[in-house]
Amino acid sequence: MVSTTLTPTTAKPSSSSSSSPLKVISKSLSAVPVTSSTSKVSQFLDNSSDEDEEEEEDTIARSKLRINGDKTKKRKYDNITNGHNTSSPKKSGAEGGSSAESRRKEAERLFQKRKELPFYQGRREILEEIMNNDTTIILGETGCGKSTQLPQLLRSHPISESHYPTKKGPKIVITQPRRLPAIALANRVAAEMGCVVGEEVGYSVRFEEMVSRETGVRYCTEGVLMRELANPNPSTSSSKHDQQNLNLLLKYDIIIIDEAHERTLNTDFLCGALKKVQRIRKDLVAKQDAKGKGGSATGEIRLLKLVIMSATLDPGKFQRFFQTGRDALLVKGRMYDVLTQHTTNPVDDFIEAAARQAMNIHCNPNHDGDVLVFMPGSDEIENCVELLRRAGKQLPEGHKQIQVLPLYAALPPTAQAKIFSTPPKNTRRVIVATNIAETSMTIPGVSFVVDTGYKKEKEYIFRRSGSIEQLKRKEISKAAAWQRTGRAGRERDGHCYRLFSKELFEKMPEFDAPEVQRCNLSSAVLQLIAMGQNPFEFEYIDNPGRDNIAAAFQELAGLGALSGPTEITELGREMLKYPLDPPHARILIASFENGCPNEIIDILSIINAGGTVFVDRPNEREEASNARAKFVHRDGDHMTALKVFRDFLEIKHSSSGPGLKNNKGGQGVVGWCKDNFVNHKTLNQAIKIRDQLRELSTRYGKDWKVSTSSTNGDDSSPILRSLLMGLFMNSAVIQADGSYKQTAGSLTVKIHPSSVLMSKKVPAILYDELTVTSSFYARNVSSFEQHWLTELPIFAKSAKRVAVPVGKGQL
DNA sequence: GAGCACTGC
Repeated sequence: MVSTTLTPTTAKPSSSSSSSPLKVISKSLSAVPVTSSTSKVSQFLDNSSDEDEEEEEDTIARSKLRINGDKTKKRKYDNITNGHNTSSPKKSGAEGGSSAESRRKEAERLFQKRKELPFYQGRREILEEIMNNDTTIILGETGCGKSTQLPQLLRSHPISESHYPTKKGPKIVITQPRRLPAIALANRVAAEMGCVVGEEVGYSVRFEEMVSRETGVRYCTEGVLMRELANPNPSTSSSKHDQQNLNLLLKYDIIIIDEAHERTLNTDFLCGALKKVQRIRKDLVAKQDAKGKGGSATGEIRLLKLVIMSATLDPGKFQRFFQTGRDALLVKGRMYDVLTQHTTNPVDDFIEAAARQAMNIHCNPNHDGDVLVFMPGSDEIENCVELLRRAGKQLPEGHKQIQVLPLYAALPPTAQAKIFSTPPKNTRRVIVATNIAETSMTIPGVSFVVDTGYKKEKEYIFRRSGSIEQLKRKEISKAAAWQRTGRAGRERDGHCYRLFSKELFEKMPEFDAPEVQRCNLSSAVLQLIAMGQNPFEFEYIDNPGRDNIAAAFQELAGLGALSGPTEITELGREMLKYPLDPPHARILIASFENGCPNEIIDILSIINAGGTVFVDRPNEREEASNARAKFVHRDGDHMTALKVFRDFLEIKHSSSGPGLKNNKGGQGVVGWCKDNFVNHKTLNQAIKIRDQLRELSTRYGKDWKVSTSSTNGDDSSPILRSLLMGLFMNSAVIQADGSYKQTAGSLTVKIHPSSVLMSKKVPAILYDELTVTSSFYARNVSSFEQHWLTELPIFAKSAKRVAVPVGKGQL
């Protein structure tokens, strides 16, 4: 085998050459004296005795990916962003030394580590900056401890206490893009503070909440806070602003947006909405103070402080948006050096090149540590794994062996869990992963990264006749390349091999386009309108573009959620009550009227579970199709999925006795799923969603138990009619030649071969999504009766179409 | 008769 030629590079993250002003705080680790243990929990919370370790200014100088690593000492830190290493929240308080005394001792032990964190060392300057300003932008490098330390310091450091004199201290919310880190961080911080999760420190994520009246620090997902803004809990919504209809979140004093650089849909909408909330609260406090003749902020409404925490990228964007007029604070992290190399020439077969590079690393006797290979998708991963396993078998006896592991989201949990098990002796692991390993999962033991430079991304083509989706292989951005590179330097010095040339790297975009510019905005736009905000005039960090907003408007208007550019209908408000996309929420509401919420909730739960109902196993296609045959419903994929789900639930119930939780019962379901090629993971997730939808229905006075089977026997038409109420844009009717033509557009669409309706001729179809590959394929398809279309409000009174508003200026 | 990145309420 000819090895790929790689040349070392001195390239560095773009931020180091950025012209944005940065204030660097926290000095090098090696210079920090580690003081002896304190004996009381209360002393953990710091006092002014830190004059002798005053922070000093520093500059960034990175010749490689060098982020203030201490090269001489090997330090391993608890992985707090990985849910796999964290015990379940229920357990953490209930077992394993739950006494106050043991918690105190644990907190004491953890304090020794906390003190070494760069963020902790820079605490005085950070806190003063936050206290003196409305909004603070903090750039925290990986491993600096920002997410764990800031909330604690804000709660109890004297600098903060002097600004929040009430004995309870400021109430803090800190958002995370993902669930697991939110939960893991709450657990970690509770342990550091010596308390039980749900008391002083808690979390709220979908399906799980651990908070109480005492909770002063609440970790939550961005989506939870977004929902709170748009759809405040009626019992606590006294804080709603009269004119704006905006929940002012008065119970919180400080809101921290963490991982803001990820620029999820919710990051952007939260930043915009919170900026506005902050301004309104400031005005109200001013009025309040005027009335109270200059009395201090002891009134009902208090100021809101915002802290935006991000990786060290492009601070200028946030600075401009929040108009802070000040430097962003840069807190150095704790990363090891990663030597980065590019290929001299473009690679023609990146799968083979990656496998070869991994074997080269493996065969170098000086190379220690596991290898992480980034691939665009599961197909490429399986091919690469195959190549590597074959190569592994040819290693001479006595040579260090390799263990090759694929990693992507669609993999069953047991296969994913292998990443966290220790490999056999004298074996190097080679993990071949999608960008799930870029942010969502941290793999221990990695010191080599092989980066193909590709990812897959869903692209939407917005059309008045419904959107079309396309999953495309794309080049990554420079920021993503650095993120991947960093994965080699979490535990020791590492090495990153990029399978693309330096020239190509230079041509890559600096950052990924933020989600607002490439995702369907209908859900977020509806939430904005519910908050009384005009989406065309909303302050965006990056503008989503007129067309994207207009497409969302059109979808919402079609669903009957809007009566004007900033006016939400009763129906629209109803739709916001459920954690569903607008079309799905519309389907649920229709089901209450059509007498089939029981079935529709199950169907929507499956659709939203984020996986396929059936699984494929290589070389078992015939068995799979035979197994599936017994679930097939003539009306299509939705009814078929419902049948699978109902059978699954029955097996699950019968194999675990009432009130008994034995493992044998669980295996019964697992065995059934395996025999029937059914996706266990998807259906278990569907159960959670179903339970939440049922609970919400009940809360809003709807009877979810109503079912068509109880009234109409086997008639599925109420169910299909309900589906059509949300998916009428996604419908097509059969033509003379047997092809299907869109009702809202002019495309000819085919039924995807994975559908049970493939090769069946039905008069009309509706579908969940339209994807374009070799043709336009409708996926997840059901049949319906064509004349139902004429009964739809949108077609019945088409003369009275809701006009899509014309934005003023701005866009 | 095709081919599926990743999150979240």
